[in-house]
Amino acid sequence: MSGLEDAGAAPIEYVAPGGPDDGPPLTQRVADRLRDLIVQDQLKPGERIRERDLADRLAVSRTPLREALKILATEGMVTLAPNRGAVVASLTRDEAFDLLQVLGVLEALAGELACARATDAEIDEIRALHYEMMAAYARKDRLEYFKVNQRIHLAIVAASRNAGLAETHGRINARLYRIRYRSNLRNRKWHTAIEEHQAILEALDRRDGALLSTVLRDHLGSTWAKVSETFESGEGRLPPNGEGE
Amino acid sequence: MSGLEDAGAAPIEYVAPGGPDDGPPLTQRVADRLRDLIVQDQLKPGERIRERDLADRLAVSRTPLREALKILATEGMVTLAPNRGAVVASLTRDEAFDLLQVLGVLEALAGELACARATDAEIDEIRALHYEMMAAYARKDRLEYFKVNQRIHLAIVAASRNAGLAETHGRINARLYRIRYRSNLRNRKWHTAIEEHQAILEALDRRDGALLSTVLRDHLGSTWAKVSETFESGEGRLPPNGEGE
DNA sequence: CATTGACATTTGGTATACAATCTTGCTGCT
DNA sequence: AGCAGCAAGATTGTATACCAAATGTCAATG
Repeated sequence: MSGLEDAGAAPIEYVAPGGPDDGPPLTQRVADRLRDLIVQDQLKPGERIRERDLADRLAVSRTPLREALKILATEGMVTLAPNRGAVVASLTRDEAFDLLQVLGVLEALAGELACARATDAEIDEIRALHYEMMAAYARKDRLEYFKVNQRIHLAIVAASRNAGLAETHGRINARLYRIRYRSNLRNRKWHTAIEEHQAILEALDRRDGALLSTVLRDHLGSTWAKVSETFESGEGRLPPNGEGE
Repeated sequence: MSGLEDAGAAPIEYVAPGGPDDGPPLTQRVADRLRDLIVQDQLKPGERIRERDLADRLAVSRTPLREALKILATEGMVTLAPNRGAVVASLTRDEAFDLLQVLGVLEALAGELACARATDAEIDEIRALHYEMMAAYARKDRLEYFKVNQRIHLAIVAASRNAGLAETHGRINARLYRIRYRSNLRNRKWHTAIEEHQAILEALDRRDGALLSTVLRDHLGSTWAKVSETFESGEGRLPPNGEGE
């Protein structure tokens, strides 16, 4: 869930400079790496992926790369066109809206459960994150704000203690990550998000599940308003060619 | 989304007896076939999958099979243990409960959207399915009942016109399919499900989104009651060995 | 009876081959 | 000049062979 801030830092580089064997299987590491590259916008929506190229750049053979691509395709991060390989997935305005709605009910459920099952320590930590976020807001540090914001929502989902929910939420969140990031950089209604987050913290504090549930869902609703602007302004629509911008 | 009724019909047989090239890529067909085998309980939870064996039985090489397994693992249908290959996923009682909760909110959203966006024709079709289901109930034909029941829920999700929602719902539904099927065969509170379905149809008929939403979510709640029984009776717990029963 | 260690299996990954298909660019025609 | 059609080259899909590392087995051993 790393940010986009270091986009362009390294060209692409290989997956694991390390030794011959370690940690998780190579396929998994390749998939993780690619997911990052996509989320960080180093692989741009619409961009075609040539297997041998990428395999070389990642310093792995075609086999694990192809397996990784199947995984990403299942996650919706890339699209597979038979005999024409993989393309980085791009979201239309409608698809983004649909996914945000789904994310909304998932977070609503997470909030409800979190109120019932979170430990006090977890709530304290979320409160801490909340203040960190306020600090970033005060400094107008949009990047930091965005990252802490993500961590808060993730923490709520984690506190729901529902692994299946967390997994599903994570999937959809990843698909939306990029456009939310971009929208975050330019949206003008920043303060409304702050107010909503205040409400989120309060509801959680009171362990008012029903309230937190609706607050979270509405929150994602206004997220849509912001993301939507981004689409209005012509971003995210993929040029016939495919190069992001 | 085929049923379990023909379990045991064919041993496993190959994927596509057909010609040299057709339709979708082999990997995809293999994944579909395996998903069916798992959902139909021909590959039982806990059962270990040996690549070469399965590849031979499906008459494909290891390559597409391995790719298919990555896909199924991403979908949660199998579990990948590094260096020990794939195992058909089995759900604990808690995992099933968690997933049912997620499915609940997804269907709730689907219901809400469906009330707003379904065409009259779609609602008519759902009503028709409802009566088909009643017919199966009258005949005490549990298999037919189950299948039509699934079709109804699927139709509601489809009527929501939210592709991302449909996809997510389908994934989770597939993971729960097997245990729901089993629970359906033996549950004793059949009539409550019927009453709930009556309510579902009414809410949809009135296009009362809020109502349909809560009815659907509660419906999945009582589904849990039934599925839960199955777990009580010792089913679904995987013996240390792994062979289902 | 627990440990150890050699041996067989199996998976993870690479390399290679080849057919089918897609792309691209050229040729020749109008 | 513009375009149809075709041929060469590139890319994907699938099959194989092979090897190293990890796991499982099982008998000999202390």
